[in-house]
Amino acid sequence: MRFTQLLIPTTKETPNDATLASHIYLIRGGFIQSVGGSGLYNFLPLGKKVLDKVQCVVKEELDRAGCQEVSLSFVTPASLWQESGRFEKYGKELLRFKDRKENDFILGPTHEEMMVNLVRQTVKSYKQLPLNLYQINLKFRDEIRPRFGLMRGREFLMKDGYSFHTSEEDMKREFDLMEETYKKIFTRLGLEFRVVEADSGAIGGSGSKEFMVLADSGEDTIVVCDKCDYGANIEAAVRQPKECEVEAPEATFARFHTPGIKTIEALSEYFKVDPYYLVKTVAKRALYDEGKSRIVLFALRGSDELQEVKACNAVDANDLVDVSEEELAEAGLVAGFMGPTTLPEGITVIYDNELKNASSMICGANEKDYHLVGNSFVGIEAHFDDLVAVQEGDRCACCGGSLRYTKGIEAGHIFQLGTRYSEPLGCVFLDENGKSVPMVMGTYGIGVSRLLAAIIEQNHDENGCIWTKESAPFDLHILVSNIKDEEQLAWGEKLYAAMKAKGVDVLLDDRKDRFGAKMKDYELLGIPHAVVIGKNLAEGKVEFITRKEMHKEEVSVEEILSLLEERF
RNA sequence: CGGAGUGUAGCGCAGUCUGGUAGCGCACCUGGUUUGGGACCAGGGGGUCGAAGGUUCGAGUCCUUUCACUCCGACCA
Repeated sequence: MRFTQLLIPTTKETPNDATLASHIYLIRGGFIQSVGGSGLYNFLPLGKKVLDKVQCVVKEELDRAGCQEVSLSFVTPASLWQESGRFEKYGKELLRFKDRKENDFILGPTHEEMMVNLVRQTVKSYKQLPLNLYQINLKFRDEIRPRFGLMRGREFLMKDGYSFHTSEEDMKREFDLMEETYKKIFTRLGLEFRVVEADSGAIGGSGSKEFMVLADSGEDTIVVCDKCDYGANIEAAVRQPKECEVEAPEATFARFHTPGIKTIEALSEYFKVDPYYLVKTVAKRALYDEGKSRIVLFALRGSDELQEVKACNAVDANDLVDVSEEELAEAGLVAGFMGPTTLPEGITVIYDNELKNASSMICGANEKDYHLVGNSFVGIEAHFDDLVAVQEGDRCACCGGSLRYTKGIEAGHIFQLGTRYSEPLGCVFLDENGKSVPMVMGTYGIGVSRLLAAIIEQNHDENGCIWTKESAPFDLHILVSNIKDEEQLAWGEKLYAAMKAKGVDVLLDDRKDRFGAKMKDYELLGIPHAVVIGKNLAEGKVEFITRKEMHKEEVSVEEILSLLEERF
């Protein structure tokens, strides 16, 4: 393509709401255009080309792994979501609306229901299984706070795949195959990534893994081990039980006056004990279907932090929200002096697993200005669960190595679903014995538009994008320095025609602008290689540039064609 | 949902306190000069000043209402 014929509205100025490199360069390079600044974006020709390239890699690898592509309706009747129970449960991110006949509809944020519906209508026998169907289609999630450009938009392009099996084992086989397939996809796209254990979230189901593109700007915190290849999202990370070098304080059970001592820090100071021997009691309101809710207390060691997603799972709630002091008072609780023993009527408490063998613990007395010392939880009958957020320096549960945090962008997520959807939605098949059995499912997602942002987050410099080989909008960028110099132009045209004839996707910058402007745009657009035809043509030389290192190589005009032929 | 802020040309902003002809930079169009690191000169086009209502002879500016967007937070009792 010729630059003069392409719509590439590059700008010098940075949009004022953009802070992330990917956001800035995708806008400045004219890849995408913000729509009303509300997490919606138009893809301009260059952005669309990149999107297609990424999509193509995804499609090729999936097809190679035996998946079949379909395309599901974006607008979904609410009745399907009511059947699965998610119409209520999904929360405000689900955009609900009515058509002219007052029927309820939603814009699909994910398509389990729709795909299950498709399969239950067409698959009846074990002979038709297994099946892995996918689509690359729009999704809409009405995010609380869309930001960071394509990283967290409300409308986005996603590849979502669903597999259907006759047994758990077969589903696990497919799950492993998808893990391998995803690794191939991310590797081909030139990304540095890590596969980590994850929480299953609103999708439900058991085992799940996330594909994290490593980047400091990532929104997810992932826990990795220094020694082994353990990696997990902070929401799902586990560790060896923590130990404390300091001896437990000797104490028999007693009630202590602790006026105004409200925080773990103050308490630790007051009793001169390590926070390890204090009980942190966190109150949350757990929200359930049909507007039901209840106050729940979570008890953990004072040296630990509550991991909210784990806590939410422990009480099987849709969400956890904070509780105001007034609400606490109504429930008979006092902020700053709460504890898991001596509870008022109707309050449930969940203990962290690491309190199972704890004794000599200090906790709130549920009475203003009083704490209890010498508490023991050994052998008590109670609801124990994993509630703690793994911290840096904790011990790896697999090998004992030291755990540390790193940041990642969630680019892919695969789930073992089981019969979470097939059962309520009646997605069944007849087995060899003619018995009706629910299909076992897996589901697999890749954030395709987010991948564009992830690629740039990992591959950019202070001047712009650096696309990887398989994601680049063009293979080669030919820059004619001075279009009015007939010889330069003639060589540019000649190279352009020759490369096009070879099937290389090449961009010819034939604009009337000066050299500097064109060079800046080249760096901004970030096509992997460029040929500059300029001043040195008088000595029979042109320049071959590699974008990544901005490495410039002088080549004689006679040799440039053969050099390019080698490269492409 | 809580806090803060912003809505004026495609983008970035000034003008609002103290009411009186709608401005600047970038981008765009025309002509000319320039061509190795985002050029220069001259001319030009483009605005229901977020929306609705009110005060006034007169509102971008003052008052009321409303909508949208951005940023920070939504976590340890």
